[in-house]
Amino acid sequence: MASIFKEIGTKDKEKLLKELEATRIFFDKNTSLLERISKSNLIGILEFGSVQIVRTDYNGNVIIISDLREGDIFSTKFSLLDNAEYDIIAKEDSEIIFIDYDYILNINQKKSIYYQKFLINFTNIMGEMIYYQNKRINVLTRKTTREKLLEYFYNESRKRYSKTFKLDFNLTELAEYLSIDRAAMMREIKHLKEDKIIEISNGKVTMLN
Amino acid sequence: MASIFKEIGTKDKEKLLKELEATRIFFDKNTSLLERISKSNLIGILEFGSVQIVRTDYNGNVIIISDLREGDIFSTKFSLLDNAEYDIIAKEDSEIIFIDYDYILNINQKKSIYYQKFLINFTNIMGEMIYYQNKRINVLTRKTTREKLLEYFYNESRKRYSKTFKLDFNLTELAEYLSIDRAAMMREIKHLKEDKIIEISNGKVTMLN
DNA sequence: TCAAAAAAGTTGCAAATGCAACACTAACTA
DNA sequence: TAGTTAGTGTTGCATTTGCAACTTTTTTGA
Repeated sequence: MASIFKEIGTKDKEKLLKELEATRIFFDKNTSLLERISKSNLIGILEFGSVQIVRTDYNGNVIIISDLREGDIFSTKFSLLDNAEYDIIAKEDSEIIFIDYDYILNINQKKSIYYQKFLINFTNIMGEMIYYQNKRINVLTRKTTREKLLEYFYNESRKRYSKTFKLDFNLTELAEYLSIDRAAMMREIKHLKEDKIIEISNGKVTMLN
Repeated sequence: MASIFKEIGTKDKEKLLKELEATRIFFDKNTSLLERISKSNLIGILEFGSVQIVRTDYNGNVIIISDLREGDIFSTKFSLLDNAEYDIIAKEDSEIIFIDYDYILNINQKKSIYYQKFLINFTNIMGEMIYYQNKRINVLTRKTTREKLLEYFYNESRKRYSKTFKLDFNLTELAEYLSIDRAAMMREIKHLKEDKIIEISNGKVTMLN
């Protein structure tokens, strides 16, 4: 698991953030980030809390595009925020560090060791983002509700090295994340239970067999 | 449009590639790359030709995961190639430069200006990859065949600054890219024509109104 | 602590989708 | 250039899905 401040001490981290002219902003639970930040070219680093990039289309359908937790990063430039359907919502009280993307790559002036580490970490995290987006695409391109659910569950199970795991989402959000109708998803979950492929209750899933 | 060799001259490019111990491999049209490369941690840069990362599931369904053209890059590590359903296919005669990812980020030894430019270009391209994956997710999370088609067509139209454009795919591939049944897609395209929303023939699409 | 809101769970039904099986046309290649 | 393969276009039908409209349960916060 890559971290953007990996191998950078607390003091160096603060020095670095000053050099990069980073700003920290606190967001209350259930508020939109978009009213308070520029959409142009920022990198956001989630210090604590959780944040979702969501799309609400013309008929009120909500889709979770990204689900971000402590340590995750996102880019305003690459997240389609110019699309009016998109919004970023703090799901909990959250603090986010914002850095201008152009500052990050302005290598010439900054030669400190911690800056070089930061740059390596940053690139590694971008690689990880690409990896998780590929995982997401791998789920979304499954044709049926059942296949989407199973692919998602298998991924979670593998990620946590356990047949039993707690879902990151409630079931309403899970449907929004998998881009399927909630009622249809509930129906399919019932079938998966009946077929003894999974157990699920109180947000805890167990893969059987 | 970011390019990984942007602002790096031909001679510097060759010097750089030697420093990074890059290898060039030529692939014949319609052959798999996987038999001839390591899946572990390579970056591939498409010098010429075109390549697709495809997934074929247990019932023979083919999905195009990525469609790569000249100048595009991909990573073996982040492309789920450990998943047996995945393959990389050269769609045309192609030449690909492979660089070990770990060499790219090994900043300390390399201080040349063209190396620094390369690193900036590399990071910018990764950002662009995240952007295009978000676009793809934005299409795949549309619920209906019609919405997927229209979202895809609008994106293409905007990308080319024109209401009329040539498709990157043939129609069979388009269905594989959008992860929908080809017959259902043909039916919906017919409806879109009847409703005078698009015109389409010989791989050329025109957005009406 | 209790009223309101959010989430879970269910069902009927219409519409959309996938599948299979075609015919036809265009594009390759021996 | 003839034969084969790949791509386009179409249809009927069974299945899946989304939608709307509910009830019940759980969570939240005034």
